[in-house]
Amino acid sequence: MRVDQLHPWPSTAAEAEAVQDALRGRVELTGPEEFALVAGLDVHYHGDDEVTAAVVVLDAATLDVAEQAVAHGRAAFPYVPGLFAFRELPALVSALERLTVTPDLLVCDGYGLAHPRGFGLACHIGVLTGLPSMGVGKTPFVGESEPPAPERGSWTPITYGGATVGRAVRTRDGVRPVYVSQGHRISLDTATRQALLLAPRHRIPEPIRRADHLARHPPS
DNA sequence: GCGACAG
DNA sequence: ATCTTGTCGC
Repeated sequence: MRVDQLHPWPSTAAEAEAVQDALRGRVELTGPEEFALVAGLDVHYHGDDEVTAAVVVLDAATLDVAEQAVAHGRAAFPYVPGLFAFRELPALVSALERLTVTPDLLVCDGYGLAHPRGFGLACHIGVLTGLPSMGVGKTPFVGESEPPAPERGSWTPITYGGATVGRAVRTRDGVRPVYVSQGHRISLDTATRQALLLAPRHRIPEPIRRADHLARHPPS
């Protein structure tokens, strides 16, 4: 698939925050409810600043792999909480550009709306591609949430500044929840439903698990 | 002031 | 993210 021009790349934290503030208004919080091709994205770090980005596209109906791609590069920004997306975005976009199919949903490792400025990685990549996107985080980062009931499928809201920005979702009985938030062109109900549909067996949704594996063990 | 802080 | 063994459970 093709991804349009990123934007002037920030060299300081202030510039990066300005990019987030400029793009935040483009996020749409409603969209399709079902997706035929779902892509998981993840990045693996080696050495100092070397990264391998992986994208794995699954057939949503069977969870079989439809296509996958990797791209090697360098972390494009220092790690600063809240500016995490700037580290991984260029490598992820390179990997997406190597796909011959266009996914219907991007599932990111990290947050979307649940972010100090309401514009985490999932929102950012959704706006750049124009595709529906959502974030699945493994640890609570922003906002407050009560633990959901222990049964798979239960969830509680994540609130930040009085607003609901995501949900803590239990994808496995008795296992700590994942933290789901909207990226772009998706409702919170749909994102929650997708997180559960895509994680029938493990805590982490299958597209992200596959992408994590591919980034750690790229071919040749 | 210090630690914590998506990955 | 990464540095790191064994162990319990499905």
